[in-house]
Amino acid sequence: MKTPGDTGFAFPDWAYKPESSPGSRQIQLWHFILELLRKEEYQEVIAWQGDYGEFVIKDPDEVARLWGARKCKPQMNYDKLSRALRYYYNKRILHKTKGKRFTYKFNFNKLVLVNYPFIDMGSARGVPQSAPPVPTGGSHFRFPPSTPSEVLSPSEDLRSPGVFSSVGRRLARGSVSDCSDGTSTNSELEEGVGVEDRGGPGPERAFRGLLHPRLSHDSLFRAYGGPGGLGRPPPGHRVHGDPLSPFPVSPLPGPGGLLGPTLSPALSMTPGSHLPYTPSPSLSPMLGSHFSFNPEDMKRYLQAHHQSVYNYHLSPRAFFHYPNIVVPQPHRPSAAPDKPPAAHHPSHHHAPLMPTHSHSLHHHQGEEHQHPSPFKFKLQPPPLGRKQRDGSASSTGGSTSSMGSSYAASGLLTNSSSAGPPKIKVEPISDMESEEEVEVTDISEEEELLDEEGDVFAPLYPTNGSAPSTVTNGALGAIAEDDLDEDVFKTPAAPPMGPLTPTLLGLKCEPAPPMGPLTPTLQGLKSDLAPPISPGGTLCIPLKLRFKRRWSEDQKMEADGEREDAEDKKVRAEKDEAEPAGREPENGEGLRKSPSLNLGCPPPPAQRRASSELQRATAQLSLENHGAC
DNA sequence: AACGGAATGC
DNA sequence: GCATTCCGTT
Repeated sequence: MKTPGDTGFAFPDWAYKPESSPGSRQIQLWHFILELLRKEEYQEVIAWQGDYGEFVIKDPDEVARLWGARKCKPQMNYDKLSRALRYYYNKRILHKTKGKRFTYKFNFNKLVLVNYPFIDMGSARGVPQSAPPVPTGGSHFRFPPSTPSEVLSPSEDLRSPGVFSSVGRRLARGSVSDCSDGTSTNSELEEGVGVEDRGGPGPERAFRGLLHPRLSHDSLFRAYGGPGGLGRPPPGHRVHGDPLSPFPVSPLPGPGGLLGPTLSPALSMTPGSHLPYTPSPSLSPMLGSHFSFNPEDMKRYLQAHHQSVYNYHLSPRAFFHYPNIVVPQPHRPSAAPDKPPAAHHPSHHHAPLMPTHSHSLHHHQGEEHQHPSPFKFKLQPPPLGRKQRDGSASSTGGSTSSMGSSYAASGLLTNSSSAGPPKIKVEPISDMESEEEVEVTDISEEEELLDEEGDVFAPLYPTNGSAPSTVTNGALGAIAEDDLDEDVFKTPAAPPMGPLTPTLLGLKCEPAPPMGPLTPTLQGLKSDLAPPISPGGTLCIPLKLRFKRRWSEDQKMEADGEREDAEDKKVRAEKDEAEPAGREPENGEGLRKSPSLNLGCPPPPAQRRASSELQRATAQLSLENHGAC
């Protein structure tokens, strides 16, 4: 809904709203928080701490004051500010770190996102070179947001002179300021260098290797000026790794990189699990101060390149569909030496990516594939709409509708009631732990599965055949996760998918069950799900079953791995309730798939180009933010 | 401290 | 749509 239909797909609102949303030109609180976090000068006030994405407000009053200044709301106080932060819970932008005062955590997964193809975990690149700084085990965030530069546009980088540097810097700097300050964007320059020191290079690198989003973060982040890095890269010197991006190396081998599309980082991976290193907050993806997503640009971009669409599928959820995508063993290969995984978090969750150990819980899936997925991607359930309450009637129109149409398309889901769009959003979820509990454990039964997941999927995949096309680009898609309900993914115009782009193919993204001609690759992927697929692409097994299996698998994994977002679960639960069966099972969260690097399709030049453009646009947008009070 | 409903403003 | 403000509850 929100997004214009032209392209067909939409991202969650917040995903793109950078600092300002169309309607409101003002900076959003989460952006502001990120700004503060990236500035050294505010370390005493607010700082990254703990898990990836976790930050603590050391001086609530000061933060409130700063925020008030920025918004020209002198009466602002922590109580009010915190209320605003709480609203993010449902949006899944943030969640509270329980037990720690003034500590919140960004859901970068969702935010960022997106599509990272995967990253070869196995390969060298993926390997983290440096240990992750993350001290605390991360609990949930798995994904480092990355930004592969290459992806975007190898050729033209943002970095290129004008764009990046100037933009990045600007962005970086001015933001925090208060009204007076804020307006002036330029103030300190420090950013380039110092700004993100905290994080240190370590994490970034690590990440980079992992993901390679097409548009994703990269674009986003870059725009913002990466962590200190933005400025740095001289135009000429671009390494693949791209300084800006958090990822040290790009996964892609060349420009094209491995995967064209990407997965979404959003998936939640448990930090421990997939990443050898966790991203440190400091480095965090968000380094750039602002994230901005320009919807318009995105759209264009996407439109231009269908691929993007495909990417969408790549998103975690998408993976679901493409079971085949396997990541080459993600075991953290290198990780071992440096960092003992244990370090991360012994705690429950690190879901072991390793296939090897996965419990044998799932028998079902056996056939599906051998590797359970190294990565887990947790699909997130659509965020609940806040309005459950009133919504009863209203149903939060947006969400529902969108889902129905878009998601349904994929066919996967929708068997049952494609017609009626289910409404997903039930309520907000908060991050609770309950999540896990809530989760259904037994997936075994079909129905159950269906119910729960159904919602999720539905949203994800459009029922209509065009599904594949619909997707959005991964990056966003990831983001979208949360909001699926809302409109995250709109159905796109669905480009007729006819020919998949190489990228896609490579990626194996293709989801739609009903697809016509799949490429071998795709088929292969599918096979994952469906055991009995005929070469022709025909699936012998009913979707449902397949899903179930998958679901089961996921669940297991999750169980192990853990709860990522409690919220998600909650959401699901809610959904269930809200929507009874009709949907297909899916797991929003549960699924985690591992993407594999196999894809080898180089992205089409055009695409890249587009991305670069996008990035630029994004950057510009971000610049716009600061207005005076 | 944290949560979240409700009303309200922009 | 995104807070801001108020406020009762946990």
